Amino acid sequence: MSDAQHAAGRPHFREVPAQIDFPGLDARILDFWRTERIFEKSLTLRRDGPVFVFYEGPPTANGRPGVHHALSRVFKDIFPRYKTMRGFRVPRKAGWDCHGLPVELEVERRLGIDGKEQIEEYGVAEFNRRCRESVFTYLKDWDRLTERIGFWIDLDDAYRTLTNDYIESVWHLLRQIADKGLLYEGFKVVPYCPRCGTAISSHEVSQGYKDVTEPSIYVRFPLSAESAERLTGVPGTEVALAVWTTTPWTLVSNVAAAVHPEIDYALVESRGEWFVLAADLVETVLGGGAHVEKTFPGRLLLGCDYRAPFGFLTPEKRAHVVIAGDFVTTTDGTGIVHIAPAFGEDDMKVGLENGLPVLNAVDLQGRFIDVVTPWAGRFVKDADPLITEDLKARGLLLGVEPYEHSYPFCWRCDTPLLYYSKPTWYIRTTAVRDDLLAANEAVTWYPENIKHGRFGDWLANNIDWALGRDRYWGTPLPVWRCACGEWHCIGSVAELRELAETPPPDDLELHRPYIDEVTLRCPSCGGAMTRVPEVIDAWFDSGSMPFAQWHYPFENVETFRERFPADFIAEAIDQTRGWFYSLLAIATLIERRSSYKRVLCLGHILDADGQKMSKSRGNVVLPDTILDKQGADAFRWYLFTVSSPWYPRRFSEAAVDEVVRKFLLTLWNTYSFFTVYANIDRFDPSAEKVPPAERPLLDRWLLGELDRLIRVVTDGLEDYDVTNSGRAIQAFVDDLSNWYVRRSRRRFWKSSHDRDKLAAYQTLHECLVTVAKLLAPYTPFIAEEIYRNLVVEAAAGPSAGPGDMAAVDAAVPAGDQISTGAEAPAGRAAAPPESVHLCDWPQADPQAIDEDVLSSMAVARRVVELGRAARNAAAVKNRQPLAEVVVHVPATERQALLDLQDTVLDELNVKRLRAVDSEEELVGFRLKPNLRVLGPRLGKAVPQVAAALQAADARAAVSALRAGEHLSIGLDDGATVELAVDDVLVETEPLEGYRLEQDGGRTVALCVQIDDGLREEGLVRELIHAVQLARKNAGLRIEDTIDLDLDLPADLCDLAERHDSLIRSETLASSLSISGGGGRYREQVRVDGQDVGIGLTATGTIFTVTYG
RNA sequence: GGGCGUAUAGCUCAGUAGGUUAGAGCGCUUCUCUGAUAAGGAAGAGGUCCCUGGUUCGAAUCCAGGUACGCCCA
Repeated sequence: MSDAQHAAGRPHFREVPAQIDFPGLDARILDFWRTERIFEKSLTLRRDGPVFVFYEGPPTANGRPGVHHALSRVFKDIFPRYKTMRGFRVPRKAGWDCHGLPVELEVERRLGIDGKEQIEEYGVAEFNRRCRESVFTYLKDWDRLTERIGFWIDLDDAYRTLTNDYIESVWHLLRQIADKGLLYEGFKVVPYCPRCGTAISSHEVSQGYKDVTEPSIYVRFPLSAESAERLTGVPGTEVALAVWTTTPWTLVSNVAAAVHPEIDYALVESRGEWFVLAADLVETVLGGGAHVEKTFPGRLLLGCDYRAPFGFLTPEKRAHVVIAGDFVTTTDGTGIVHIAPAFGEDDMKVGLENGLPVLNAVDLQGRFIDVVTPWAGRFVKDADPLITEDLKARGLLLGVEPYEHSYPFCWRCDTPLLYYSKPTWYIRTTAVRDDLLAANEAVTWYPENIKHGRFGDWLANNIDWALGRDRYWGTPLPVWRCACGEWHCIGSVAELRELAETPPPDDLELHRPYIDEVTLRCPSCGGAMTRVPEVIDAWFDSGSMPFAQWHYPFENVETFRERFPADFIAEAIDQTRGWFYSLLAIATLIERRSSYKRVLCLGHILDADGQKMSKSRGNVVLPDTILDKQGADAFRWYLFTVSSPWYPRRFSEAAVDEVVRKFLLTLWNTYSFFTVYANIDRFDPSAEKVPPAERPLLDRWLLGELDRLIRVVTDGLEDYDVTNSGRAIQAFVDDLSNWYVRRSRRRFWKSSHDRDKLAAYQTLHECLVTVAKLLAPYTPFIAEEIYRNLVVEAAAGPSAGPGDMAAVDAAVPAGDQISTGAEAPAGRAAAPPESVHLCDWPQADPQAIDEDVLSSMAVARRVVELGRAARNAAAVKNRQPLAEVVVHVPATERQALLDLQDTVLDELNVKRLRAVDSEEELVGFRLKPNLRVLGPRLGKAVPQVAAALQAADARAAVSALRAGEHLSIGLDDGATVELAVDDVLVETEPLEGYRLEQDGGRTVALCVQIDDGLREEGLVRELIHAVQLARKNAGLRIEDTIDLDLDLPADLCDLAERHDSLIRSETLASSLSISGGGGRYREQVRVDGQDVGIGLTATGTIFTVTYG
């Protein structure tokens, strides 16, 4: 280093500080990507490559993006980036989900209106106009997050589910479904929000369940005299069915009572009254005093009739009878279930089966109709207490009991939902259930268990898709109906124009209310057809995106064909029955196969306490908090590596901090180290390569590890595993920094410029560049920084005259990798790709992996670890050299140990390594049974054997066993057990005079005796260390030279003189005096308990040529 | 209420044909190293492997039942 002649030339690298501001780095890289249009170039570069299809599941931009959105966006990003580097063309079209109830509710909130009546009053046209605006309220936030997190997707060409083109494609899909006879209007009981005035889809209902405690009531249904007599055999006895319900308001619409035909029921007398109820529930309902007269199976009750609890509605058919219902249980209630077909799915089913009438006393706003005079116009839930009072007054109330259950509320407006019989449009997905299951078979799920678990079960139990929504802001259901009963599903705008009675305007807006004004001529009766009022479930919109994003089939037929199905999609787990289902269902209905081949299901993000993040809890972490502080790479790396993507993650800033310190800073510092030293030495990356085979073992080890890493990461990403592959990169970087660089420091620092030093620079450079490429999909920012500085800028910079290391400057092939991308056959003439994201993915070269070297290093590192433990246990400072370390390793590792003994000696600061054949030279023994072997063989006799082994003469037994002899052990039952060497585990104890550590068949004994010579060496090192600290404190640069003046106690003076040259070369001191008092910078320290004065004056640097 | 998933150190997570002393990182304590590092090294404290029962010579691991949390469905 002090050789000034070697300092010629210019540095090749931009020197990077050890301190790094990651958000600042992000900004610079984003700017570079933007101005150089790197994303676009990554697409054009691969224009001839095979296509890898990614679908963006469209978010709604009417809310701010949160951490969970950042999560899915980085997982959506990493695989397309990886595939691009593998040579694929990966078009990435963004998308926005624009319709749906949440949008309407937000607008209602802003307008301060509430409910459908007020919307109509306000005007549907204006209301929908506001919805259209509202959808993109936070578009800028979304765009910003998307860019900031490094998610490369084409936002300028995003599909939007609200455009006429998109709607027309959706119509076309519905028309095909209708043509197959799978679109129908059905009458089913659906969860219904009386405030929003719409049926709620099952996806939506599930978001609103809450545990509530409500009064449940027990009611008397008095049997008719004939029925009572049939049961009791005694005329004139009054008997009542005991009926239980949690929804008293439905009693007004009661038509029947259901019993389970096989369950036992009891005729009971309690306090002078007679009841019928399930035998098992008598005591629960009536208490201990009840007298059971007799029991009988429920089927004997069938056909009994009773007096209706209310008479406001008159059934047009026979009603108020006991019917059979398989769904009846005795879990709670009375075992007799009140049936109101208008308000329950089971109720409707048994009602139809038994030919019962449907009574409905409730209007669409959830209020009692006029004939229910006492409570007309009142919201049914609010009427419950009044109804209870009324029943009580009429002697029909048996009891009231609070009941805790989960009840659905409207997920946005929080109104309790009613189950309500309503006509709605359905897609008969049950007709294609087998196709759905078959399509799912072809999908690869991550994690796998979703496929036949949650998702597969859902498909197997598929129910028809309730498509209609009685709302305003959505894709209008393209069904027109005539008074004559004829209906028709329109499949295109052209068809609409063709069938319209009066031609609609050219710029017809396909949303309500404009579309509603279009009337068609009925093909069957010639009358006017008007559109049904419903809009469709927004899930149908988003599930249509494979088709509708291209306005298929009206345009882009080829593009659609090329980009269907998707190779990969990723969303959070809650989409299993949302987007994952709607995509699959629509594609199956239309194409009979899935629209995605692979799907990654992400887990949710929870707060630091494992609680769901929600506004109401106030525990939401905004992505900006992390991005502004720790940067995008830290955020991404955390999400990728903390745990499997499908597990829920507890998220906190502190957790991200750990990632920064542990990984990013380690990488950064290694990179920074490289630039500093490579520039000092004017390392030229284009210099002729030292062939790997000729590099030192340490280099070959690292290159082998690098190749192994390439293999692991590639295999991992091919299997959509970012977690383990990411962790492998982290482990490599840790090795790179804390073993390779640390072990190589001397090589970088030494003054001579030989092939060893060149090899070290080349090895480190190659590894950093390759790691940058491997990291590019994970942490695209830091990867870009490292790559650009070490490759692009280094190549572009003035590659000054013959650098000392550039012995040969002819073009040298950089490698034999076949390039599918921008990397021209290397050589000085061909410029490298300007961005790491335009590079080809590194190829593993299995030839480069020398397993022997890798395992040798593993042995050496293990021995070093044991030696360090021994040294620490002995409390001998590392700076104090020791004479000897004695090592025993298995014979197979012996050569490895000897090959790397210099490394071991240097790490442990020991003079001599002695390898011994047998650990017996170092230890005493203890014996234990090898349970893995003896357990199956001896069973219960194992404890006896263990005891016998403990009592045996261990040393003798070990030599006998190792000589191949057997050990005989007598058992209590007189049998004898023969033990061979593999049947016994041998533990060891330390020997005197040495500090001993051992593990897994390896033993390291460190001699801790220190003679005068060793002591003196230790003192010199202490002294040098003190001077180095002083240099640092004085603010000198590594390459600065000094005059050194020491003020030493007498015994250290001799020492300093004897080791003058060592001290000077280590501290870059041109001169060393022991006068004391000299030096521009002065410091007092203590060495070995004595006062030492250090004075130093900077004299220059090891360079003679300065550069700017 | 049903289905799926999760439960291991204070925290974040590993842990497979069931095996002896259950690991790593972070945090904590002590010591140590260092002219790249916000680092590194060693030791220590810290565990009811959610609970109960079962299978087994032996269970974090397999089985059954429960509990808690999350998601999905009701």
